[in-house]
Amino acid sequence: MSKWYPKNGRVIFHVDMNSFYASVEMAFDPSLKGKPLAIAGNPEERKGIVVTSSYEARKHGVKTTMPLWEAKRHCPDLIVMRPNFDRYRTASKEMFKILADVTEVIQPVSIDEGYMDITACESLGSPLEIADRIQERIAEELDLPCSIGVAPNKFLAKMASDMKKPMGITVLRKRDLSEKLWPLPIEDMYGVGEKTAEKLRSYKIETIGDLANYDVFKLKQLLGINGERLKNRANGQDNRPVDPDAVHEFKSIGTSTTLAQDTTDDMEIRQVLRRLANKVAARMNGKKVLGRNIQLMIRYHDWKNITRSRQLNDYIHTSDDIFHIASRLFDDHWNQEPVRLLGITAGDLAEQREVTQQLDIFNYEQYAEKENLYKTIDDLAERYGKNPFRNLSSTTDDTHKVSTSFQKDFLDDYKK
DNA sequence: TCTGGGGTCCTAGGACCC
DNA sequence: TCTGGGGTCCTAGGACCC
Repeated sequence: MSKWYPKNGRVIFHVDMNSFYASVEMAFDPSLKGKPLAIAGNPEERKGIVVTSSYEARKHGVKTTMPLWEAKRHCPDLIVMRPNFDRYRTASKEMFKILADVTEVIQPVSIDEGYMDITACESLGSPLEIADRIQERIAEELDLPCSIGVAPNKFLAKMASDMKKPMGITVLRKRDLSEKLWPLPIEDMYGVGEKTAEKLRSYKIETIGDLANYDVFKLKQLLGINGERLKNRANGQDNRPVDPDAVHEFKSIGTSTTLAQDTTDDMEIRQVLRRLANKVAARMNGKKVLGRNIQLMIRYHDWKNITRSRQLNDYIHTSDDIFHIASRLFDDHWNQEPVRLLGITAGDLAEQREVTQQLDIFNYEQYAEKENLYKTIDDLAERYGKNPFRNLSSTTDDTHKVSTSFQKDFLDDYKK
């Protein structure tokens, strides 16, 4: 077995579960094995699209996001199941536990895939031996198939895991690029979707190799900063680290729902918004975060989407607050046309305990008075050499917020 | 019988400040 | 009189991924 631990390079895995939801259902009920299976929503509620399908179904032309009626036309024997998300989450946790036996440097990117940095795992064997063991354990202990890409960075590992499915292990080194990566059509590249592929083709860029060798200035003109990045990736350059913390750093929490029928009924819309607000609030509380931005999304009958958002002075988290702001946004921006989908997303998130500390500072002046500390903003400015409140907005009760950068120093002092 | 739901990142314009 | 240039924040939309 070939040893491959470059002196000054990394060894990155991308582990990708194969048709995950369908495979979990097959592990749960082995009588489904070898049959064409699709996981899909309820067609009665206009949610009947294929989320995942087994390889047997794919052979008949069933594809992800295909409407169910079309999938059944391709594959009349198709077995259709509703998603059991709890089941998938459980399986996912077990899978990541197996990865965690190899290294702590794991970055989950979704329920069914993740990156690992095994550069420091030399004592555990060669990369191929490690990949083999992971794949074997996931297959034996969870009865689930996966593919693993082995490469010097995340982009190449991701492309590699896609090359052999199901149950593949693919090594993609820098020296393999011209043979293994460059011949692929441009739309197969991670980060190139329909629109970008269209633009690139208009420049006669048909393969990843064409992109790798194209003039960088022209690419930047065409695609902005992304043009340069894509070219670098096509040349096998990607220095993004595997970041185990990324998964905890949520930027937004949102939920949306397609209505069973388009509607203009105010009562119904209000009820839906209430439900969405409840769900967002529950998930925020579960993650112990507050939000300072609320965004409403409306999809109209003709699939035209609008988003309207409001940035707030204070962090919120209750269902009532979220509902009122979303409701207000709806009133201000709805064009009276039939609505197909509604969504609410909370953004500009912060952890509860950090904001609680910030709230303490609201009372700073009272506190300072009692303890006979620096009593005014000017006193603070003198002490810190600048006005610490310069970025602050005043709130309704005329107290003040302290900017985040300043917060830590100040709190340390405050606690003394 | 059209076309889900969860996210991230980027762009671009306008307001506002210095 | 008639005008710059940088920086940040906010808002809206779009591309992309699973």
